[in-house]
Amino acid sequence: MKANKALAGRTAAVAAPARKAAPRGARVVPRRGDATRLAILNAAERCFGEGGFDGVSLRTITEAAGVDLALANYHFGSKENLLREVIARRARVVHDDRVRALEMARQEAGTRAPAVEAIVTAFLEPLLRRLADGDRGWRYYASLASQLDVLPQFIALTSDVLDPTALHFINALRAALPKASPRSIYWGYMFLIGAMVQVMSATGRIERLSRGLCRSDDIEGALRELVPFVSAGLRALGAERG
Amino acid sequence: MKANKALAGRTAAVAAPARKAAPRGARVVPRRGDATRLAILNAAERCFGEGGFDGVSLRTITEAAGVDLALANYHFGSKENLLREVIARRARVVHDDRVRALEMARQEAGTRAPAVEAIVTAFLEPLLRRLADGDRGWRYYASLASQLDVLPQFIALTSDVLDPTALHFINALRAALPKASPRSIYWGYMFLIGAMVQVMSATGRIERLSRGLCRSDDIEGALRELVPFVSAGLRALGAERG
DNA sequence: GTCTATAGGAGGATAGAC
DNA sequence: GTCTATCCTCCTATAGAC
Repeated sequence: MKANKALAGRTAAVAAPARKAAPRGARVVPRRGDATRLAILNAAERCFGEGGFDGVSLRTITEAAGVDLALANYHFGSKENLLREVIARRARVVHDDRVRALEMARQEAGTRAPAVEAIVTAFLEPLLRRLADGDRGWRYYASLASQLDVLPQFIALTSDVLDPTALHFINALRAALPKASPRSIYWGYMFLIGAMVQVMSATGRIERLSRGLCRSDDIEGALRELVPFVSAGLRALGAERG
Repeated sequence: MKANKALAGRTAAVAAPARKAAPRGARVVPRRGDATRLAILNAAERCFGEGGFDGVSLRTITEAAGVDLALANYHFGSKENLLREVIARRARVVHDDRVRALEMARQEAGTRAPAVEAIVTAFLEPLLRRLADGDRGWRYYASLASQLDVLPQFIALTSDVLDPTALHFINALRAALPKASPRSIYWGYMFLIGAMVQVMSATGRIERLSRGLCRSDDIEGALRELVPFVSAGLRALGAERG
């Protein structure tokens, strides 16, 4: 990103318009060029995740995808918009899973609000389990999302996609922690994100600190610590005042 | 950062050697060029913090510093080494303060190990209070440090400076939480960092989510939530097993 | 949709005069 | 120590042939 000119709120023009929703009853038939589009998307995800948005060039990405440089701009319009689509593709999936998981927790809780642990688990598992089980793309996406989370210029770019999930879970936490002030809940949600990001970024720092005892890629192990940590932290916010 | 070539573990060659320690009894007298050096350091801190390492050019930095482009390489040898010195300058101060604060907590605790809250406070306050009170440089530094924390390539660059503090506090936590497994403590430390980074990065996300109820720059308010959150989280790690 | 070719500029780093 | 001038690489984006 050269300065921050390119990152205003407006949507970048896209040379190749996104696929329209299929007409009712019609089969979605792959067009010529879809494979290229997908290859660029996957390569971008990986390169951005490993090198950061500004640290990676479209040349590097298209080479990794095995396609011509010009095709990146043809299919995505701009580097910034490519980033946007990389994020949106995965974020949609995670959002839907999280909302579904929370819905299930609500049904299990019956008339009461679901417990904090259930809410926290519904938030964390959909992404973190995919990190453990899924294709490597999820790991690159998680690393990329971690980077965007702490860069001021990119918040506007990701918030359209991430804020609805956030507000959904903040509401659930509010119901589960009636004694906590709204202020506390908002901060608590941020801390939840922060702790999760440490697992998502998988920088290898914990290997270094623990001399190999803990491993960045041991998502199950991290999750076993993360859920109790965050749940107890949130409960403490509801306990101190009120 | 073009790919990751430049970021191997070796120390970059420096055209202008760092100031030697003053001989015993000698006064440190400012040389010509020290003002330039400092101006570059301050401008780099600000630019890196706002735009990220790869998002900002040496031209932007030297223009912000009001000095000639060539002086950046003269004084710091390379862009990467400039980053290194930006980080080291502040990290030294924070490390010393944290160790001192922990030492004080130990004295207050007498023969027992200091409580978790005291350890957490000794870790968080030295940096976060400076964010609230100090010159703006601390805010830029905090934002920069947040970015480096989640970028795999930069871990090697910062770990020399940050790992000693980490291990120091991990030991203290281990003494305060004898029932927690070492594994849990390492992860707990990561979560502590993650929650803190959310405050340090100050992206404005919490303003957006809370519609202005919480503010990124309200460090005191954040600290009031952060210490109980993290302390309760850490205690939970020590409680569940054993 | 895909390619070649290139515009048009910004990037880090340095040689050499002062 | 500071400045001018420049090297050479790399960048994003696009025009136009196929």
